[in-house]
Amino acid sequence: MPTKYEPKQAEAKWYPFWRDNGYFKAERNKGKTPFTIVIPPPNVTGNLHIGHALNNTLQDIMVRFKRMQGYDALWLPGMDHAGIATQARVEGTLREEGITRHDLGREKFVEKVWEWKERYAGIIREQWTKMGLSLDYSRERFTLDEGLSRAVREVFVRLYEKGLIYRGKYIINWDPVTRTALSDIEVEYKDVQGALYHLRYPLKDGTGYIEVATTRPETMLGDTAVAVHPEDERYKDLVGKTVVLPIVGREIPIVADDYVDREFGSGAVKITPAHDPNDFEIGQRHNLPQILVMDEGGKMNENAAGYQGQDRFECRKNIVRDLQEQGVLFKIEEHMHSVGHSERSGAVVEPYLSTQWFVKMGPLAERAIEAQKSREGVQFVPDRFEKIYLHWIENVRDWCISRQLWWGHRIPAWYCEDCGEMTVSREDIHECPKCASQNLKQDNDVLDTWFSSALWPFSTLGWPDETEDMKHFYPTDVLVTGYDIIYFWVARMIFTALEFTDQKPFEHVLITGLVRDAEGRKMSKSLGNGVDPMEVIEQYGADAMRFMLATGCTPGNDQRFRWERVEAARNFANKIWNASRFALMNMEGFRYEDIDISQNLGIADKWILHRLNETVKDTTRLLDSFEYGEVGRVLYNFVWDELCDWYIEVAKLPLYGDDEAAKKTTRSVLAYVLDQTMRLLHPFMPFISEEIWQHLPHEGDSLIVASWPEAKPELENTEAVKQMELLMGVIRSVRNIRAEVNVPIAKKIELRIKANDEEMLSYLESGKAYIERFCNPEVLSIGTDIAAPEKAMSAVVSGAELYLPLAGLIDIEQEIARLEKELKWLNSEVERVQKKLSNKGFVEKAPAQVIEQERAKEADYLDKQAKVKARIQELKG
RNA sequence: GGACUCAUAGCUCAGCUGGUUAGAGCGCUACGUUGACAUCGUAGAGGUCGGCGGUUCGACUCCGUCUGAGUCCA
Repeated sequence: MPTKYEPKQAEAKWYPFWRDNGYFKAERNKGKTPFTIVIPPPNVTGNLHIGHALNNTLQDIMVRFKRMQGYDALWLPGMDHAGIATQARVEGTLREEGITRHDLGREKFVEKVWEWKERYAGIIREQWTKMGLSLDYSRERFTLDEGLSRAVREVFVRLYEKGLIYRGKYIINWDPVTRTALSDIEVEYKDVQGALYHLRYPLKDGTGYIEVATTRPETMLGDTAVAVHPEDERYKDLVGKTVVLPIVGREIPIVADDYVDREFGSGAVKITPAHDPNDFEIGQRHNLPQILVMDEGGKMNENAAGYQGQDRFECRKNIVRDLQEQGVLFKIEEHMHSVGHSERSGAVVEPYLSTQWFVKMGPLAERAIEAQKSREGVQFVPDRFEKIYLHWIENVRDWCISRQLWWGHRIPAWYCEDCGEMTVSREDIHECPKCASQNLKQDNDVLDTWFSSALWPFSTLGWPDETEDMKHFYPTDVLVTGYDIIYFWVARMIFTALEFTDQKPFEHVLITGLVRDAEGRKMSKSLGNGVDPMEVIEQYGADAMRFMLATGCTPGNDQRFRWERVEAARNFANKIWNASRFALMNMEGFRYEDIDISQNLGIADKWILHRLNETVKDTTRLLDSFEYGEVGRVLYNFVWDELCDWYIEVAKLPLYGDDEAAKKTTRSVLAYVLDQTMRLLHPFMPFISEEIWQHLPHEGDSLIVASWPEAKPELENTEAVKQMELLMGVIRSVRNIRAEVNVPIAKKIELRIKANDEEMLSYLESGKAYIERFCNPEVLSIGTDIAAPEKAMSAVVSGAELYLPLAGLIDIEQEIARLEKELKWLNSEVERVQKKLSNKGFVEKAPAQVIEQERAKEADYLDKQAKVKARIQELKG
């Protein structure tokens, strides 16, 4: 074995081994409890980023853990067609060739996108491989594949038939750059420094003006009314009168509506029903005409008087100038306001009157709320995200699901060119059911990508068919995703699942934070601060990256990516490697059948087995409660601080000695502990653990399907812990003193240890070999009646006192100072504990166990205090 | 405006349902190539857990409030 762990070799070897032996494939074994996760399908737009790496690592940890525990574990992979994003990318490549999608036509263009999809799907699978994900590729799905498309149609038609999908002319969020409608949550609001323009609209009867204010003056071209509050005394007499719209010359009414805020601006507002959601509603109430003044690209249209053809922002400048010249615009104020931007293109979103398809959310939301509140709800981890979800679903508005794109699920609605009938159908139709005309045209729009993602947990398992997979694996157990898509995805999966499967789609939702850059900034293409997970794996190995990501955060919180942390994880892997290497070098010819940890155990053997047992308990408990950061710490400390720093060091004694029985015991313990430790590490670090496990004496073909360790009561041994702690205390004290007076370990010293009592004495006696090994004494005397030498360094540990008569090396004054510092600390501890114990409230109310602990501490501190005090006296005397 | 998160060692962060001598990694100091590992070992320095108030026998942990940083929603 090489002295360093080589990730690349292990990774190249084990992934194909696992995959090709079918270990990733769920059995659909009715005798086993299923454990199901469906992967959040990455977009086929490009490479996976470090956020995917985090998200996927956590899922792989769960699945590997459950698989080892004997569950029928399924982790179902798949990808998302990502409508706008993918179409935009492909259009981008076309642009480089100087053509547009319109040059190609719909069919050809969609073919191009499929080619793109195939290419990126391959890249993504390669990246999953590199990360070591145990995905069941036999069940891989794509949101646009045949089965899922069928599910989408089924859902669409059923909702339509239930009256929960409708088509209508409403104000929606329009992205003039990608020329499509957006849903509410695809709009990002940003505070922008703009202006409030104050206008005076003249009354038709020539008796004066009415003042209105707007942040978008170009929309005045589409004004069809001015509204005031019905109880506003200032305008009481004006309601019902007519104003003449400047520039356009249109005569428009002054109407009264409750919506108007009397406090804002002049208390009168211009109404543009085709370009503002609130104005739209007022317009409906007052039967106002809806006049669109822009086209789909954000340019002014034929209704825009002389501004036709101008871009909306250019028009704004010109119209401001013109209105100023006419004296209509009399004041411009600076004004901070929130402006919607397209989440995809970044364009300023235009509220735009348009015919679109919508999902009526009321009944669906109601059911979701009811389910969540009835304790049958989805468990959010951490639970604070439940509130965020509930707040959204309680205030949700109808969902605009049509998109003016070509890449996606085309809306299954056909219009008869002859009789005008619209037909919604599961199957493609070629004849109008009303007039039998063959002159049909399918709706041009496609569905919002999230419409298909919303069905992901069950559509991937075969729904709407009652497949065996659906019966066995649904509902799923855990969904892992970021807080940024709770509304987009999590919420929508929940209400669609309830509607169509009568069950929640998953038991738990584990919410992760974002992986930010080292400075805490969001990773983004424009900043160029993204970290490529493949780069991390290339440099440090997949296991190091996985360990770092999984243990670097608490659920729901962001984490910063720091290379030092990857390096630390890599060093940990190397530590594991070398500990195993040591064991294996001393295990020549030792077989699995030779392992016997039932007899002849020494203190350290019992101790490490006890500690392993505790680690098994902790790891299992923490994995079950999604506390991966804590698991990481538990395993790191066990391996590094206990197994490597102590057990292996101690094990060298028998291994390099010639007591064959002791040697066999030590080998057994090492083999056993390492075997179990590799199992515990496997979900986090699958490659190195498998590599080592295969070298170790083992039973079975692969660690990936080895059984998960279980705590064994017979390995508990608190006595051994006490003994080991005494010995470690002694050894640490001696090392400390050696460092203090600069006596290297190689130099022999005299060591006298005075045990408090017979019990401590027996502990020390049975650990004498350890003390000799680590303290390198020339003379070692242990007893209950050891006399303190006159000139010596000393230390107290719980249960014993030690002296190092280091002739000639001791500066008495310095030693007194050192002990006095120690005494000072002990005094304060004694004071603290005694204060607590003399507090009546504490003794009366605290649990007995806590009081017991405090009493034990008091005794220990008092003992040490007395000894240190006495020692100082001796030295002074 | 509403909701939430964060504030703990020089830096980045843990600390689960209140009882620990408040931890880790990196960095820092001194020493060290003893037959797993310098991607290492040994020892050490470094924190009044953001401020104030409250609940409690007991608060880093619970509640209120203020300050600062950030996120989501309107």
